Amino acid sequence: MAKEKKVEQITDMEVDFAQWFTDVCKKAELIDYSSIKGVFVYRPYGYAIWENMQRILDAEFKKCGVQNVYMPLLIPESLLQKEKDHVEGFAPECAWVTMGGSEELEERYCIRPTSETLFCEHFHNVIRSHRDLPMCYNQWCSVLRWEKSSRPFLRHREFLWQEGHTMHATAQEAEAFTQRILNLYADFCEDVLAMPVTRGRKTEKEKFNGAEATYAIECMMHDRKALQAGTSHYFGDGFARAFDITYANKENTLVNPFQTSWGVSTRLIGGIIMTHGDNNGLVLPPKVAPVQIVVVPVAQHKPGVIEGAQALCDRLAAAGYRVKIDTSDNSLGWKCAEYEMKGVPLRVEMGPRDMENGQCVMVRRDNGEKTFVNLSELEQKAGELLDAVHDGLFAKAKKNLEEHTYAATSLEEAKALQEEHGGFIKTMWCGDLSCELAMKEKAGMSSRCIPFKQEHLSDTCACCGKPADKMVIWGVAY
RNA sequence: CCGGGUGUAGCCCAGGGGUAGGGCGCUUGCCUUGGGAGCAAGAGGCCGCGCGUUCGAAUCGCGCCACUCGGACCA
Repeated sequence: MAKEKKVEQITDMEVDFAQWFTDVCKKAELIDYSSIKGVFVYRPYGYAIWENMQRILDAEFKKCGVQNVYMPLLIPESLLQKEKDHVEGFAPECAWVTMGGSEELEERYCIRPTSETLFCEHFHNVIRSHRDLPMCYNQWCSVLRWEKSSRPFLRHREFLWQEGHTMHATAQEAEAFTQRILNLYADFCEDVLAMPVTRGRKTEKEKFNGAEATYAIECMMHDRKALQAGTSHYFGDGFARAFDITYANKENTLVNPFQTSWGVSTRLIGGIIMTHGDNNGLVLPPKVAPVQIVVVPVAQHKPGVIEGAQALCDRLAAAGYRVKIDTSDNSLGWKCAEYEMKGVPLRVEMGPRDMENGQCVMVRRDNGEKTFVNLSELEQKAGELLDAVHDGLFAKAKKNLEEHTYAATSLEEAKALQEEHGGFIKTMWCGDLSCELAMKEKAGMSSRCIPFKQEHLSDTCACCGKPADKMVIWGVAY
């Protein structure tokens, strides 16, 4: 079937990818701009995607023994300053509250850019015994970072996220928990969002301020730029020492616990858009789509059609699908284009001919494939096709990732590959910061991660030629 | 934060010191429905905000704000 352009309002991604992205965010009614730069309104359709992510992730966190809490919005400056690396990292983008009513405050309060310090203060107060550990908390909230440039979903000044903070008796347990969460994130991206990820460790330069180790999942967008989709940090006992968090172990000695923190944000929605979207608009992975199936009556003025379509809708809803029916006066073409633009994974058409034949037509959003479905197997086929859409999206994204990951043995080669193809360039690296800076300076790429799945590409660092045993993935990042 | 572009109806845009324009959308009615139909009537505006210049500013000047593209920064 010919794939002609149906929605003129959306710029083709080949013409201008950034404009395409903005068009999709606005036309699919995910987001609206507010009067403050970088601060966005999440519209119902966009927020519903986040709610679905929250529901699924929250259940997974709880399987790991995590409890939800809610911390204050404001951080006193003195509290923020207790961990030196941490404050250095965040101070440049903090927003401050300096007035209470008409009175100047004695101490200014930072609006949380992240809540490590608040959690640490609380952990200091409540952790007493080894019996209190592990203590695994999470909060769903928004944070504020005064970014200089902003884009919907990808970089907000205020954004929604979850931040998990856990305390453990041993370094091994904390380190294992850090990786467990990273894998949870990776599985979520792949199995729920149909976004293939690369798992790895961040370099010293790229790791979280105050962490001993930062692990991340990196995704490749349609324009072959990299998106950091989630991070999980191992803190050792650094914060515990800085905040004097201690507990009495079994030998009745006061010792510091070991800590983790981890988060994903509404940036994942940006990832979905740029991983699965096409020139007709958004394409949503079925497991988080606010509407999984839209029922469209065809020639709905003819007797019985609306009733027939409504019956389909009712059956699908009863089977547990998120389904909606559109009986508005808009033309069939309008409805098809509208739900394509909004990324609804499956469209079910019901018209007079279908009524006669005891069937309906199911159309996949990812590839436009139409299937005639006998009404006796409606629910089953809907499920199969939604699964097929998920698998189709994942396969397409995986292909993009694999086809645009290249190996290089020199900086020049890496630069040439990036300029010609974009994507991920993997090279060996000696571990020196100067080489990382050189790659940024000369090839415009930052290190994305040191993948867990290492390969031996050569014996020497692509930048300086010294012996190297680590493989790094480089890319242009959002 | 630096450089380029843009702000006029919900959206896209024309105009250019003297009564505010078009297309799409919206409302109402008729008609129509297997890929954004058609006809008719209607509603909708401090021309981004502020300060200047002027008899008079949407239009000229200055400042600010926002959006956008590129760069720097990005926990």
